[in-house]
Amino acid sequence: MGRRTIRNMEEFAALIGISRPTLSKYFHDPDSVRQSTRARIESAVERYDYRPNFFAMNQNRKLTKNIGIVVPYLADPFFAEIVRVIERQCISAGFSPTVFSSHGETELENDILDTLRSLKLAGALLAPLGRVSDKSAIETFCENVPTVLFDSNLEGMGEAFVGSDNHSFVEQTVQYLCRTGEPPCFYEMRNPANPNANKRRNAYIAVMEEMGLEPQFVRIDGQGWEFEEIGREGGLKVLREKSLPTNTVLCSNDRLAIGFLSACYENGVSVGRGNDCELRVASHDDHPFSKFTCPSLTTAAHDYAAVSDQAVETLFRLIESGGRFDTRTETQFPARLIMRESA
Amino acid sequence: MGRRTIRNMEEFAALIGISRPTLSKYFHDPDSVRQSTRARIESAVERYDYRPNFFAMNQNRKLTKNIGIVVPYLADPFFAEIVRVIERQCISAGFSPTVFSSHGETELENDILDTLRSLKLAGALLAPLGRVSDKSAIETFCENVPTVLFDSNLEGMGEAFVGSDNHSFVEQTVQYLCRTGEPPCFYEMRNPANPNANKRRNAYIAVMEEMGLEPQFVRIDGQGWEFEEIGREGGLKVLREKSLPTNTVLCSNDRLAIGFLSACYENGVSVGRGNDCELRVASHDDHPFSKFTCPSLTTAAHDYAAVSDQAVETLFRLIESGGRFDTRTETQFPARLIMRESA
DNA sequence: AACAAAATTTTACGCGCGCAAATTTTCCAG
DNA sequence: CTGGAAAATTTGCGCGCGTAAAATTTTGTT
Repeated sequence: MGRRTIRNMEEFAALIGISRPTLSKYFHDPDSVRQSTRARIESAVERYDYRPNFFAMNQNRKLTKNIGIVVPYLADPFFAEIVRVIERQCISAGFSPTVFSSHGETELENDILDTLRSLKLAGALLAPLGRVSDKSAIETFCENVPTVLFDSNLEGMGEAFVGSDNHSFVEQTVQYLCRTGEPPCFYEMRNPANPNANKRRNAYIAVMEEMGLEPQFVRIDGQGWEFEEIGREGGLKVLREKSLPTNTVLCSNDRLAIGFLSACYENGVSVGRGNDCELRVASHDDHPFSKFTCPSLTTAAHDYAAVSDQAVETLFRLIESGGRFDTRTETQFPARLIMRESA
Repeated sequence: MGRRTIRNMEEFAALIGISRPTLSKYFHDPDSVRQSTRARIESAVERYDYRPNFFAMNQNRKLTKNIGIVVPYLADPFFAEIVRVIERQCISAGFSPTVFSSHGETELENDILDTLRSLKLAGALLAPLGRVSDKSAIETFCENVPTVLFDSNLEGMGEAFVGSDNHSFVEQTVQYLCRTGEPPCFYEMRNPANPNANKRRNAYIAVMEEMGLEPQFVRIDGQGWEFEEIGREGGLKVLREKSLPTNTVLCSNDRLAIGFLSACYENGVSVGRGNDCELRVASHDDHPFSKFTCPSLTTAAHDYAAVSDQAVETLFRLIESGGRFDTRTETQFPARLIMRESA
C-alpha cells in the first residue's frame, strides 16, 4: 500500500514525523516508547510495509536476539520433534532461532559452529554429534558463545547440560522386563556414534549385575544414521541364525527397535507380552512413531517437555547472566516407562 | 593460535602485508587473487582464525549467497528428508542455506517470509502451507525474492514450481489395485490442509470413472499435522463400525496409512496381498518409514532425487538469470510404484 | 629487454543503523 | 499553575566492510 518504497530508517522516521533514534528504540523494544508514538509507528509500518535492514541492525548491536540451535541429524524424528518445541519457545520469548543440522558429519558441524560464531548470537543450544565431534572446535565455540548443551553431554563443555538420565531409562526397562519375564539381552550397534548409547550399555551391565544376572549382548554392524535399516538388517541376521540368547530383546533405542520389529514381522515371529508370543521387545526414547509400530512399542520415554523447557530456560538465564555461569550444571531428567504391546 | 585477536579486515590485511580490498576480493572469490597471495592469506586464516564479520559483509553486497528454505512442517519425515538433500546440494554449490519451518501455522509462515525478505537472499526454495497460506503474503514475497516453489503449487506464484505429479501417483496405485483385486476406496482427511491432497482426490475420481468404476470415499475427521494419530483414530472407528465399503483401502498419504495399519494390527485385521488376508492397504509418498511398517507398505514413491535436483537446479538458473524467468515453468515428476507386502 | 595484460594497491566514499550525551519537549501530580 | 521526571529529539560519531576508479606493481610473452 506504500506510495513509494522506503530506503531506510531516516526516511521512514521523517515520514512519520519522529526522529530516527526513537524509531530505532521502538524496533529494539516497542514498549520503550510512548503509547501514542507507538501507535503512530505501528500504523505506518502497516501502511508502508517497512522493515529495518537486518544486517545493519545487527552490525553494531552489542547483543543480538539471535539463538542458534544445532542438532546432529534433523531427519531423525526425535530431533525434529525436540527442535520443533524448542524453536517455538524461543520465538515466544522474542528471540530469533535458527536451526542447523550437522547431517552426522564432523566437518559440517565445524562449519556450522564457524558460521554461528560470526552471527553474534545471544546464545546457542547445541546437541553435539558426540563421539565424532571435534572436541577442540566445540570447546572454542563454547568459549565464544554462551552455550547450553543438550541431548549429548561432552565433559566440561558449555555452561550447562540438559538431557535425560540414561541410567534411569535402562533401569526401568530392565527391571520391568525381569519382573514380567525372562531377563533381556541388549540389542545395539557395535560402534554407536552417540555417547548416550555407551551410557545405556553401561547402565544395562550395571543393572543386570546388580540383580545378579549376566549381561548378554547382541551387537550388530552398521554405520551412519539410518538406524531403522541397520536394526532391520541386524534383526534378519540374528533371526536367520537363531542366535538370540533370550526371548526378550531390549533395544538401545527405538529406531533400532522399529527396524527389528519389521524383521520379526517379516519372519513371522510374533512379538508381544501374551503367552502365545515368541518374543518380547522393548526399547528407549519414545520415538514419535513408536506408538504406531506393530505391535506398539514398550519403551522408556524422554520427558520431552521437561528437557526442552529446562534447556531453553537455562539458556535464557545464561543470557541474562551475561553469558557465564559460576558453575557448570548438569540436569538429567528420569525416564518414564511407557507400557505398550511389545513387552 | 593467534597471538592476539583480530578486530577487522584492516588489521588482518596489515598483518599479512596485503591490502584490504584484495583480502575482500579473496573472501568473495578465492580464485580471483594470485595463487601466491591466496596461499599467504589461507595460511594466515589458519593461524589467526579470522573470519570476516557476517553482518558487515552482507550489508553492502548487491547479492548474497544466502538461500532460504521454507517447509510447512519440519517434524514430518517427508520434509525432513527432502530438506536434508536440498540443504546439502546448496552447500556443495557454495551457498549458505537456512532452513525454516512454518510449524503448520499461517502466522508463522508470514513471519518467516518477512524475516527472509530482510536477508537479501540470492533465492528461496518455498514449500508453502497450501490451503491455509496467506496468498497475498506469499505473492509479495515472491515479487521481492527470486523464489522456486516446491511440493505444493500455488497458482502463478514464484518463478517456477517443482513437484510430483499427483495424478500419476493415484493412477498407478489405483490401476495396480484394480488389476490385482477389488477396486480401492479412498481413505483421506475430511479437510486436508495440503493442496496435493485435493489433487489426489480428484485424480482418484478421474481414474475410477475412466475405468467405469464408482469412486468410494472414507473420510475421517481431524485437524493439524499429526496424521498418524488421525489415521489411526479414523481406522479404529471404521473398523469398529465395519463401515469400510471394500476390502482394499487406498490412503491419501503414507502417514495416514501408518496410523491405519496400526489400527488394523490392533484389531487383529490381517493386511496383505495373500489370500488369507482380509484387507489390502496402499498409499502414496514413500515415506521414509513406509518400508518398516507391518506389513511393509505398498506405495507410490516420489522421485525424491529428481524433485530436489530439479528444484535446486532451477533455483541456481534463476539466480544466474538475475532472479526472473520469462515464463513460469511447472515441473512435475511421475511417481514410481513400490510394491511391498501390504497390497 | 620491452611491453601488454593481469594483479594489486591507493584512495575515497557510502551503507543503514547503534549508541551515547546533551538538550528540549511532554506528561502527570501536587 | 508549576515543578520535576519521563520521554523524545538533536547531534555526531563509529561499526566493518563493499565497491569503484585510478595508479602502480607484477607477471608472462615475444
